[in-house]
Amino acid sequence: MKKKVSIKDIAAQLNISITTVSLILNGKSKQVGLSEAQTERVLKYVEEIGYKPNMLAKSLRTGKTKIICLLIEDIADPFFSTVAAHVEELLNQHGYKIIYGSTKNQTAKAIELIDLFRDRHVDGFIICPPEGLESDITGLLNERIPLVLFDRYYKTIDTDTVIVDNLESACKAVNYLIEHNYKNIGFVTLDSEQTQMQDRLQGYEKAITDHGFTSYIKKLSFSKVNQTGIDDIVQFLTENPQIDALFFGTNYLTLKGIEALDRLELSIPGNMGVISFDDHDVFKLFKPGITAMAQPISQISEQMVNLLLEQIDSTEADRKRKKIIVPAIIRIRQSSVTKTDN
Amino acid sequence: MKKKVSIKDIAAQLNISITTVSLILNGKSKQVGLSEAQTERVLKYVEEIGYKPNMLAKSLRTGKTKIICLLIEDIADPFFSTVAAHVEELLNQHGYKIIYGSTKNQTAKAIELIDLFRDRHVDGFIICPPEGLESDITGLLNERIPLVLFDRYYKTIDTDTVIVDNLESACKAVNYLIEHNYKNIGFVTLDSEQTQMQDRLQGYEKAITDHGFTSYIKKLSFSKVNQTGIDDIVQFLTENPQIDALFFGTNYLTLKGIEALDRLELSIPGNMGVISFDDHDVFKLFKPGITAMAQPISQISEQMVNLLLEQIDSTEADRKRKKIIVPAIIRIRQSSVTKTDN
DNA sequence: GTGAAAGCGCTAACAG
DNA sequence: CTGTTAGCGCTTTCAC
Repeated sequence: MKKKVSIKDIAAQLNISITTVSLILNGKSKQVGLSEAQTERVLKYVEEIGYKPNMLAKSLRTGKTKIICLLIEDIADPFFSTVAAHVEELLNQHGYKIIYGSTKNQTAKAIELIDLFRDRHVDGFIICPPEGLESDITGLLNERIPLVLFDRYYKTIDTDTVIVDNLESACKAVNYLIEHNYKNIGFVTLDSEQTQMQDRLQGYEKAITDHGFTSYIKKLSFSKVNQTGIDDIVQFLTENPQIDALFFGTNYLTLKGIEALDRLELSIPGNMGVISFDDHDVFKLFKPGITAMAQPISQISEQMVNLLLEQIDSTEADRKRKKIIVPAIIRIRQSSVTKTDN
Repeated sequence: MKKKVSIKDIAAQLNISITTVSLILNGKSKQVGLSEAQTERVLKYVEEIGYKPNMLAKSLRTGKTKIICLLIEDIADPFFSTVAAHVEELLNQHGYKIIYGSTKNQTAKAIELIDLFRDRHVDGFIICPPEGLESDITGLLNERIPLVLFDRYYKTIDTDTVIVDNLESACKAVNYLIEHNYKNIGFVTLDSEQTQMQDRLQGYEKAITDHGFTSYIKKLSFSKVNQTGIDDIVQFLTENPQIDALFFGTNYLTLKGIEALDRLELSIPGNMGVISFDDHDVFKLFKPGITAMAQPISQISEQMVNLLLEQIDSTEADRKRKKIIVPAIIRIRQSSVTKTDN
């Protein structure tokens, strides 16, 4: 168990001051005008003994940790874990590490996590916020902690935000079904006040209204999707047998829907056209493949990282906050082929 | 932007010493014999102003960070992200946060991450190690840093380890196919020296040999699975048209395999029986459902966390290292139903 | 019972 | 150009 060497040991060993070592280690030797020889010598020695600075001490002193907190709904969800993978990759390139937390979309859990990571002095937050976090987000903003929201946002707070054009995309998805001869299109979504779900709902309603169709909406409770989701959808379809296509508000709802259709022995797309908001790795492997409005994850991740780094690097006190809306992409598969009238 | 209050401010405000505050905050007032009244007063004030200790300073002083590093192959992989979710949940209950890194199964990346997190003084590591990390792992061991390996291990190093019984499970899976009348069973795996893949291979070979069958083995390069995996499997099947069932070494290989079978227009299980090592959320939604040897993730996670906490809490210098092997579970679906001879 | 003071390892004024 | 020094916020020994 080799003892940890500190900057002090190095200074002692080399018969120079701590400052000199610190300066050289931080690449300020040029800037301050230290001699080449000295710099070389220190760097060489440091390399030799494999010295690693104590990040804790550094952070305590500088107030910077080079850690970013990514707060998502659930790391086991493919959308979020893919976002996490992208963000990690991008931030690594800039010398940041990421620490993440799963909120399970619960306000209390999210608050706890934000507090915790703020206490740990993370240099910034990327947050997919559950409902009711307005005051905590405002708190972070007031403390001038770099912050980006994504997937959804608060209409009442001005934050840097990255989202997809939920309304447009939902509308397009439903229009796609309509163009392919589906006439009674149901929307399975969450009972949620969050902007992304509200916008998707509005997109659905717009498309339906534009064509003078009837809307069929089923809102599931987020926390109960895993318990009763399938039953709820089965019931919805049983009560509305005229429905000939379903648009799902998220990919996990689509998965539940597929199970529900299985149970009802309804075939896709023969008995029921299907489009999912959010793609999923495996939708292309289903038979039939499931058509999806895909969120361009790499684009979203890039934008978030850019906004965050911009804030970190920004010196101006009143940098204008930016909202970035990226377009979703429709991935057409067989679950939404033209309906043949019978 | 409210200024951060420190223990010093509290002491000043209350006209007592820093020590007293610190002692009380750490619950040592009883132990040291501080007056009830004093204790109450401080606790109340601290609560009132919402004081939060600076974890960095605390960590610098104590050497403990209450952070555990979880090193996995890829956070976007459903197996690993589910492990991450479980481990996070369990460690949270013990006051630990987790910071993770994706190694992409690359030695260099893993070494870099280990160094990085060690520099950040994490209190322990849970690692799914890529090949060639022996010396780094030994380094951690020598520094007495708590450490658990999972999914695979090094035969040459004595570490706490949690794995599934890869050999037995693979053997069982293949036997299941054999019992259901499949006679020419191919094994699609990775070209990897890692223990888990070696053991699965041996399990396959044992089952095949036991029945005097012929083995058909296709090893794909891990790094090229996403590029050429499908083509490779297509070629394998084209070259060995007698194969009537496939056993896949991991769930993502299974996904590639399904695409390959699609492309060859071979139906499951009519033309090809299928079993996957590792389950996947969506295997039950495929038509037909894909039979899988599932790793019991919650059990694995629990065991890992237990072993890690044991090490953290252990005082004895030479605690015996433990290897835990949990049984995998076969989830039978339609992809492996009895083959009807024709 | 409570407080003063040292020090964890590092950075950055400030001096010389 | 280089060294001295004062903290960052906290824990903990030792003294009163």
